[in-house]
Amino acid sequence: MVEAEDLQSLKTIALLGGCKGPIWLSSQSLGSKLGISPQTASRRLIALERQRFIVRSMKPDGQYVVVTREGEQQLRREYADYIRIFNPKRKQYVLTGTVISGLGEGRYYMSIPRYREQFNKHLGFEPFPGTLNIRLDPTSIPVREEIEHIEWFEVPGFTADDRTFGGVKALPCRIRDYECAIVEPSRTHYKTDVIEVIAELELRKALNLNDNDVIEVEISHD
Amino acid sequence: MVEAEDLQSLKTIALLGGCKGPIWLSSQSLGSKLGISPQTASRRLIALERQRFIVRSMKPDGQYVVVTREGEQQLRREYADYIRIFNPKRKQYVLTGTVISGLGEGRYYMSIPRYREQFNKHLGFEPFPGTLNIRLDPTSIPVREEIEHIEWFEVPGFTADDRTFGGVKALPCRIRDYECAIVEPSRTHYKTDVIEVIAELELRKALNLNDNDVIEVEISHD
DNA sequence: ATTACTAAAAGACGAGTAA
DNA sequence: TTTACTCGTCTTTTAGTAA
Repeated sequence: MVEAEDLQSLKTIALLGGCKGPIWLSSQSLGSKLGISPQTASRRLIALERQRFIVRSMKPDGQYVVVTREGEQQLRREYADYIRIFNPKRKQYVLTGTVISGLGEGRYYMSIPRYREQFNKHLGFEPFPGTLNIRLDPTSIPVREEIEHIEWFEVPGFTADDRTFGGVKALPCRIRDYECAIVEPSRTHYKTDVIEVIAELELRKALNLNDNDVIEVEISHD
Repeated sequence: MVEAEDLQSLKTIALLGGCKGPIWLSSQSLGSKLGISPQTASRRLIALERQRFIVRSMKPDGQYVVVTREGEQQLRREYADYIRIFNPKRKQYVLTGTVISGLGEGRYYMSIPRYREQFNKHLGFEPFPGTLNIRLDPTSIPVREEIEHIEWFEVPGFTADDRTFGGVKALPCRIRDYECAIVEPSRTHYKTDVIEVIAELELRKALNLNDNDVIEVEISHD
């Protein structure tokens, strides 16, 4: 959980344009905006930098500050909360695409028992050790980007047998009548038009799917 | 300026549905959501109540909490900030209405030098000691409510000559080619369909306006 | 189970200072 | 002017307790 004061500082930087590019900012200017002393403002900036929410480059007469992707994500989470408060219409997202073959990273994760246990805890079903890969239609790409910012379940990474396993996140969804979840690595969010879906059963068999079949994935989120 | 922690607590309550109606909430449940002790959560609730952002009704096994209009306004301000961050399209609001006569409260404020000085500082012009009153078209009422939540300049109240003068807020705007500002009292926001506009000159003369003339007020806000 | 007080511990704040 | 340290103070937090 990110500190409330840090979020406040981060938001202030973003309002100054810190998400779009580096902005000049002194401790004093930030401090006066926030009603705190330059010392405290300096401490806040250091804290934000430690959490990798901002990157700074010091100059003799101040510093240039830019919000990182991680910082922006944090702000977007907050933004999503406010949207939930004021736009309580239960929003329904639909992704469309075609079934494809191919080993995604998700399949690998699902082969590891520890991840399956964790997903069981969050999703309410122990997933089948494999994923259904779907290549999204171009029209679904913006939708995918949008759902990137709503609330995913997070399965933290861990170390075992001298190997590190990265964090994975999952978003509950539905394909026809089956409860499923979209899974992807937490960290590296390289843009791709492929999603990987898990379910209790092997979806390919349960839904009698073949490559190139058109399919709809529904996500409901309030 | 509202405390960052208080805002965080208020947001959490709102997410639980506290804007829509009373919700059951114990100090412990709020505390665990926020990662703080029940004691601190209790203090936060007391603080929010003192600031009139929530109203509570105590029950033996917890309390019912609801967010007040004032609290919701606070949250909306925050929401507006995030919209500014992520939807940087420079938004243009237009209010339409007709010129009317009549002493508004704004006119009274503009007769007091101290307010004029303060406005000068914020707006960049010393306003004419009078206001142009405009009765908004019904279609502009929702727009007016929307701009209520964006950033106004605040001129704090003060006491002089054994008399208290309330706070006033102002929103820069434009009428034709004149830089102006909408003014209204900070506190009491009774809904009304009349706005009062100040400018450096007497707008009525400068624009050659008469009662019932139709007029447009533009507000640009990014 | 609650709320909310008191008091001790922890942490944050800003003045002063050096670079 | 900056940043960012130390240090004394003050605030906030939590544990303990009563109602």
